[in-house]
Amino acid sequence: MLEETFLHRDAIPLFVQLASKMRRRIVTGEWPPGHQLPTLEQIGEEFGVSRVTVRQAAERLEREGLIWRHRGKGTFVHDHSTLRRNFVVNATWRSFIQSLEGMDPAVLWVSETADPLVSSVPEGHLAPAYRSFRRVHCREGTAYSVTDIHLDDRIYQKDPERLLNSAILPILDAMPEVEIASARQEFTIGAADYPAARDLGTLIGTPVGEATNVVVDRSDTVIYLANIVFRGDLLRLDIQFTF
Amino acid sequence: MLEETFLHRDAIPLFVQLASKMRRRIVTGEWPPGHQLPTLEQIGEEFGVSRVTVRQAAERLEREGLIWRHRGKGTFVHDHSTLRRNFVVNATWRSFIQSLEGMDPAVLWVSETADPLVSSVPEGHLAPAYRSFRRVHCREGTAYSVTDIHLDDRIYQKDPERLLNSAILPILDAMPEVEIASARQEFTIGAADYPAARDLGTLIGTPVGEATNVVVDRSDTVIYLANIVFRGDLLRLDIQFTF
DNA sequence: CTCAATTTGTTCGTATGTATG
DNA sequence: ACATACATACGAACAAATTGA
Repeated sequence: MLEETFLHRDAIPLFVQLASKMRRRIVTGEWPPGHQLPTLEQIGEEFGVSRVTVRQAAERLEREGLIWRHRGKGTFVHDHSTLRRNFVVNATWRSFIQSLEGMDPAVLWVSETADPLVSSVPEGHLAPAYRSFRRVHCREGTAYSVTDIHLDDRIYQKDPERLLNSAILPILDAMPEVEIASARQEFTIGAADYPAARDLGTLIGTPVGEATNVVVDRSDTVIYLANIVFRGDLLRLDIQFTF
Repeated sequence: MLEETFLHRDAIPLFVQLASKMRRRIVTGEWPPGHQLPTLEQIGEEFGVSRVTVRQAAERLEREGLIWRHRGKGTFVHDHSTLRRNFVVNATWRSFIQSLEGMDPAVLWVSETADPLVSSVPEGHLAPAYRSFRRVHCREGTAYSVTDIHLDDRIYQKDPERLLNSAILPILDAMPEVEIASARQEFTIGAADYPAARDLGTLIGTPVGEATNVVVDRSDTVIYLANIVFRGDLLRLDIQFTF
């Protein structure tokens, strides 16, 4: 469950899938601008593909203008950071909580240990320990998103049963001892890898939305961190402009 | 420019590209639930591929649960597409206008005639004629979105030069005689087809955001309608929750 | 009921593309 | 760069299910 194969032969060529994984590392900043990528051999070993396949993926990313390669030097992330476009929009916490009401989460796995699987967060500081689990959210029987959740273990212990099997944010919202200071959702666009496609009942390479959800309490602690993958074909974002 | 080939052999199998086109027609409601699709031959002729290739695309969409097929009867859109999830968020018109300031649009083509290329809109009624054009929006030399714009021709005639070569909405916003009643942007997720990939300098099948932008004036006329394709790797949506 | 037309499913041969060692 | 195995795409022919005359 933790060491999964993310690539799988199904219609989408392996090197295209690999390019998606590498693209995601670049756009999320895991491989920041100017960063030197691991060697082709190392990348190939990590994803279980041959060196030629990695080379094809790199060629693709170079054609997209995300990286540049040079014989004998290596492969580097292009300095594209200035041109990324950030849209900022607002939603009321209340309406967001309400939209989660109809949810029907199914737990796929729970980390046995309460180790903090989270490494870094852009804002706030980490809780001493997190409880981590992956769930699929359904609506009328159809999987619609898969979520990797990291919940402050002190909060998890308050009501493990309910927190594991219901939408979490409405529960947090209702807990009098939890005081939410800020919450945001960062949304990017991607393609389904093998585990996501499997859990969502869709196919590799189909469009997905990828969101990171961060909730910070009044003591500046990250109490909830979630990485969500949405089925692109079941999602519509309606931005209403106010005057 | 109007009869373009949307599929092109480049890494992503043709039947996967075709499935994307068909998926989009289903999720946008162009092919509504229960609707019978054209025959495999007709679809193949429209997109310039063989019947076997269309069949493979249909097989893919059936595996995704979007359609069902039956010998001798035909292919139909599955009914359960009603469970699409709509997120509604807000953004101020002012901040949206401001975010368009740094834009540097380049015109790719303009429709010679002022025919209304728009067929249907969900709200408001159509203007007597539209001026249509396709533009690429750049930032520091890199294409980041391509837009098909349909602008009320009466407005276009007021200042053709400027409206063709600058961001339109700030101009509309500043026109005293134009009174905007409502504006919204509908955002979905997809994969780049051949024309989009070509104009955006990316590759077929890379993730893109697809938006429809509708502006209605006080007389309930759709004065501006735009279909936008964003490069997924250059786009981030930041949803801030307010309490 | 039979027949023909329609529509999808299956198979074959060939050429090209993908993935590995 | 090469050899091998498998997938993609095409055209064409044929099989099977459905509909309506």
